[in-house]
Amino acid sequence: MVCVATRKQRAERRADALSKDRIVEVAIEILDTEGESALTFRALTARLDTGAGAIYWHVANKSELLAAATDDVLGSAMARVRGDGDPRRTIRAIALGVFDAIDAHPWVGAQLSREPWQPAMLPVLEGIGTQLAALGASERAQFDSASALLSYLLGLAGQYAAAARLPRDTDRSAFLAAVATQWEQLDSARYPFVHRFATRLRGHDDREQFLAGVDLILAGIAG
Amino acid sequence: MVCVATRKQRAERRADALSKDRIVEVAIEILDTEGESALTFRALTARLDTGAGAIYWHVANKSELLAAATDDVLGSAMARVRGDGDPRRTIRAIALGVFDAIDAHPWVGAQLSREPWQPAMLPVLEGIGTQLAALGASERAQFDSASALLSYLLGLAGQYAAAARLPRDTDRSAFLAAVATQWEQLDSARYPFVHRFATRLRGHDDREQFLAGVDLILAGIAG
DNA sequence: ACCTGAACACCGTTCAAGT
DNA sequence: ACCTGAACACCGTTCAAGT
Repeated sequence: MVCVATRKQRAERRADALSKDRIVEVAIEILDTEGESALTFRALTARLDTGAGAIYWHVANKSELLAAATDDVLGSAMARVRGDGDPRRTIRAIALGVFDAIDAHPWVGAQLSREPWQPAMLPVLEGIGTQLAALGASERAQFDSASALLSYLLGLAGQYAAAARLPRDTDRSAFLAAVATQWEQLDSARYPFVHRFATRLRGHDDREQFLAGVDLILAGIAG
Repeated sequence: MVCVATRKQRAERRADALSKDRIVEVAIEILDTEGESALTFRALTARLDTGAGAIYWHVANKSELLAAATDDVLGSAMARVRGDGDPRRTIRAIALGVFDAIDAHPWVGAQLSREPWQPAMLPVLEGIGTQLAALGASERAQFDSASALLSYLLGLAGQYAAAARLPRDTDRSAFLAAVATQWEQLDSARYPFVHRFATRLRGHDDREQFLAGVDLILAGIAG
């Protein structure tokens, strides 16, 4: 404890200026280390050593803060994606970029599935669409395929976010194993497929599984 | 006002018994008429003329309540689906059943995207899987395709839920039009595809668009 | 066994007041 | 212009106490 004097009057103004970037940065830190539910304005003010009003001066509300954080993470993930001239491979690379970002930051998945039409998705959509056009797909097919791929990505996003909302010691594969166990106890006469699905769920590789879905959609595209 | 006498002592026990079914029923009413955000325990207690504890006697928590409500709506939607012997057509019918349920009750979309692995999804998964098997797809292809279709459905669910969370006077098509307008104002050199996408977004038919995505995935299935 | 309703432990957000 | 921090208007959930 450095400041000794009894502080009866209000604290003086902070020296290092606050900024939206700084706030977003700390928000990402909290989200990554302690999870979605730990990001509260109280946690932020404590970490930033300030008051709630100071944060609201830089950021309109929590939704904007989460959107900015998501834009940050997803934006830099998209910036890392390199096309290699092959449209299908590039689409896979974009999809994997989103996948890996969500895998590393499950709260991004929550935010995307809560607010799908946010700025962070623009580079993703643009990237996918450009490749679909390069593939020679018709305007209509470009629209349909881009929509389908987007929905697929968002669906996956939600699943990751859901797994991340569980108690912190259970990771995703442990969670899936628990789901599998539960499903295996269902009446197998009524749910034969779910039974088989559960068994496969146990051993599956998330990333591989995800790519298989992307390929399935890509395979359906004429052209 | 019927009861005139000054009520100083606590109200006597209610005559008509409470039950989980009754609670779920009222919850669905609130969700349908006033939206997701209107479902609070305070609203429920007011509508059921009881205390919070009474609800907790029948239902573990809000998450269970929402799961039960979702199970109800989706369950009866699935019960209405009739197969006609053609696997692909039946899968489309199942998917449309989910779509229509979400369209009519957007909060179902929110719940599904928040908790994808809930009981309500079992009949959906089982139905899809059964048809994929009938289609002669390999075990692996059944697993991949069912997963992809599920993720696609969940992605769509999230999008509907997001649109429903907006101020109540804006319906989904008005919302999409607003998104389109916003995207059309983007730098068209940087986002050429998003521009074209926005234009199509305006005139598109949700249901048709949804089916196009299902067909795209189905088309990719070998067999 | 079932219900009552006050109380608890949180939230996001606002705002008068300070520098 | 930027920040402080108490206060407001909510939540879901708990629990001692009633019938």
